[in-house]
Amino acid sequence: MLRFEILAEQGAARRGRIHTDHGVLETPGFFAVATRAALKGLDAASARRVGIQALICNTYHLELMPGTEAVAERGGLHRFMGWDGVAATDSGGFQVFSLRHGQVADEIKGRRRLPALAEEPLEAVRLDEQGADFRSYLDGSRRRFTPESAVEMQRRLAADILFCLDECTPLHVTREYTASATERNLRWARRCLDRYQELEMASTQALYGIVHGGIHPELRHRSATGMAAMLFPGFGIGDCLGETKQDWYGVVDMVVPLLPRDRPRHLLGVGEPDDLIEGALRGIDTFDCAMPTRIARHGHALVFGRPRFRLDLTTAGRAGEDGPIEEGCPCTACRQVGRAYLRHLHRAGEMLGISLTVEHNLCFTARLMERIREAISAGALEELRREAMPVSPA
RNA sequence: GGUCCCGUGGUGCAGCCUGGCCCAGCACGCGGCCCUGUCAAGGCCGAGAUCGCCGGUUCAAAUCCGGUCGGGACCG
Repeated sequence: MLRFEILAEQGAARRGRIHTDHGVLETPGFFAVATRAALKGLDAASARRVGIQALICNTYHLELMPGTEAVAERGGLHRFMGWDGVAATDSGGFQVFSLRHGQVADEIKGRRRLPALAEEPLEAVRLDEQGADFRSYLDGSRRRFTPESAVEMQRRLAADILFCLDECTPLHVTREYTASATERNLRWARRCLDRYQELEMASTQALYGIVHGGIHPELRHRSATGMAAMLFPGFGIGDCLGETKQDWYGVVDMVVPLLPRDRPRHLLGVGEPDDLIEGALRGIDTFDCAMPTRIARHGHALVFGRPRFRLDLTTAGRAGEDGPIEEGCPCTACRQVGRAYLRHLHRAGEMLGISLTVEHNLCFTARLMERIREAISAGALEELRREAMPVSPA
């Protein structure tokens, strides 16, 4: 059973706690991404040790492998993967629409435009009112997700928090397309909620509705009020958030006031350090983001004082500089080894380099969340924002 | 003394027999950029070689011929 309490507020920002059957997530809080029931490159206990309180896994990926039934037979995600903290499952909506051909994820993020998408944005996924047909990226087999089946799958996974199946619209589609998707997502949310209630899942799991509407204020308004009218224990803000940070600031600024104050708000897929602060300032309670773990695998450590908060470990230390990634960081790497060693590990392709860097980036993110929470209690979130301002490339 | 292999960017190789599609390809390395509900321990871009050297044949040679230098194998 999810219970949300607010401990302190500063403007739109609030500090609180999400209580679940598997412990507490302090908010503003961060879900580390464990798509296939694994933090890539790091064991869950190590993540916990550096302050990670919650993981988010992916229904789409787990349904394809090993199957949500298989996870259920092992007692659900927590027991299956040996995680005793808070766990969430994303519905897989994002994957259904991003894993077809090419890099539609880029398109949803506005990173590039696929001309072929302009008229028929999602042709490789057969989408109808009932649900979505797609091909497994693993074996090409045909699969079908419906709002109801997505809830059932997530019931089997048995995470503390689950999300409604939704369609994510790319940035460069017509307003009309996004409008009709927004309406359909509202209908799908209703169906998810109905199934969730029929199955009497509320005592153990919390279903979040996801606000859509792309970058269109009227559609966001429509979606937010529509979602808020349904009895979801929490809400996500998803869909295409635009091309720039200013775009999503605007979306969040207008959506948050429309959502019930007493329920948690989760901003899907956002998580650069400055984003976490900006989101918290705007009343976001939880975040999830693959970036910290992903860039770690590619040799980048999160730090303050570097452009985009990234230190390229494959080059850092080349000029003889050594020392920990970040002075005072309690992660294993910062306590035990220097940049020169990490540089060597990444260049040599040693997986230890990945593990240590993933741990550091999660530690960095968890510590930043802690600073955000303390700042809210102290009414000093604006100061933290100034302090942690991004550095422009020299 | 004789026979035979090899010599191509930083490294390892491909191309050579059947000359032109090679101002030379691949891998790794190197440099830069990228990664925000993870098909991502990944992706994109770039720098870098007058093909050991000299000469010849030819419209045209990394590719054929002669010589030469260097490395290696084997036979005596």
